[in-house]
Amino acid sequence: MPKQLTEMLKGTLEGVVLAVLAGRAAYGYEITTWLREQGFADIAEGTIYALLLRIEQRGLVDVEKRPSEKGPPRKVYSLNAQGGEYLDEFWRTWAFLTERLERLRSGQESEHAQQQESQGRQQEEGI
Amino acid sequence: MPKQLTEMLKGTLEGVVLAVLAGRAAYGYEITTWLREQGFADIAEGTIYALLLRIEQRGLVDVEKRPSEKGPPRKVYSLNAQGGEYLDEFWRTWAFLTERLERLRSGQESEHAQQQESQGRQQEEGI
DNA sequence: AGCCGGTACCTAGCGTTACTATCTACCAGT
DNA sequence: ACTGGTAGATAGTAACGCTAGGTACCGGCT
Repeated sequence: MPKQLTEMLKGTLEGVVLAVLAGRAAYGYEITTWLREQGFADIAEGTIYALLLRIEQRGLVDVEKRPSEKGPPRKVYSLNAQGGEYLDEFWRTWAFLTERLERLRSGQESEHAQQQESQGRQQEEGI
Repeated sequence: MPKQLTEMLKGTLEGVVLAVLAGRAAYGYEITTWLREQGFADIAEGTIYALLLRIEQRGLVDVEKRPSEKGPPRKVYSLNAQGGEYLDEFWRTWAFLTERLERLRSGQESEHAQQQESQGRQQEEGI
């Protein structure tokens, strides 16, 4: 995994997991394998477990322990109300970032119109 | 600034600065104020200077010292070939992440079609 | 002269995050 | 008895952005 992705995942991986849990309740091992299927080839298992403990201690998820047919009991996480709000906030922040980045990327190919100073530019709200 | 953005910036801020430098040579103070105008309301000055030192030591940028009319001399950074490659890699990684996130977000509103296991799903290359 | 604000750069210490590596535990098949 | 898959946890490390300062140069004001 390129180091760039590792750094980019900081902050977003949490949102990813919360988004998964918004869709359906799940346990750590399940989430890890699902992420691998989604192309996040080698996200460390330990990372997910640590993340789940974090969001549990912050009260963003509810936990239920369920026995497994083939292994130790599972800790099934589900998003609660507070986690839902936090996830909404995450998506807003993510949208903010992607807008800025998209503008940067598209503004890079066509190089012009930037010597006329910073006037007349629509100034969106900052965060 | 929400803490979420702080974490998300890890990894991406570097790409942002490199992208700016790909457009035109610039110095730290200039980049900081420009970022503020772009909506990154309160990115710490120190963060930018530390970041510039980092990418300088990695050989991604060339540096030229130029006197300023109203202050200490400026350190003007410009992207070099190696930095260009690194920036390309950054955009690829960014595209990878945004694709996965976009899929997650849009898949959340319409909740269905995910109980039919992970077969027949086009498996894109992971990173 | 003294002071302040703007310009311009730098640094030490801190908190948060993901990764590495390793450990425990349960069960099925060989 | 051993291996492999399932399931969870943790100590230590590296990287990054932030906080909170500091230095230095210059012009205008009192």
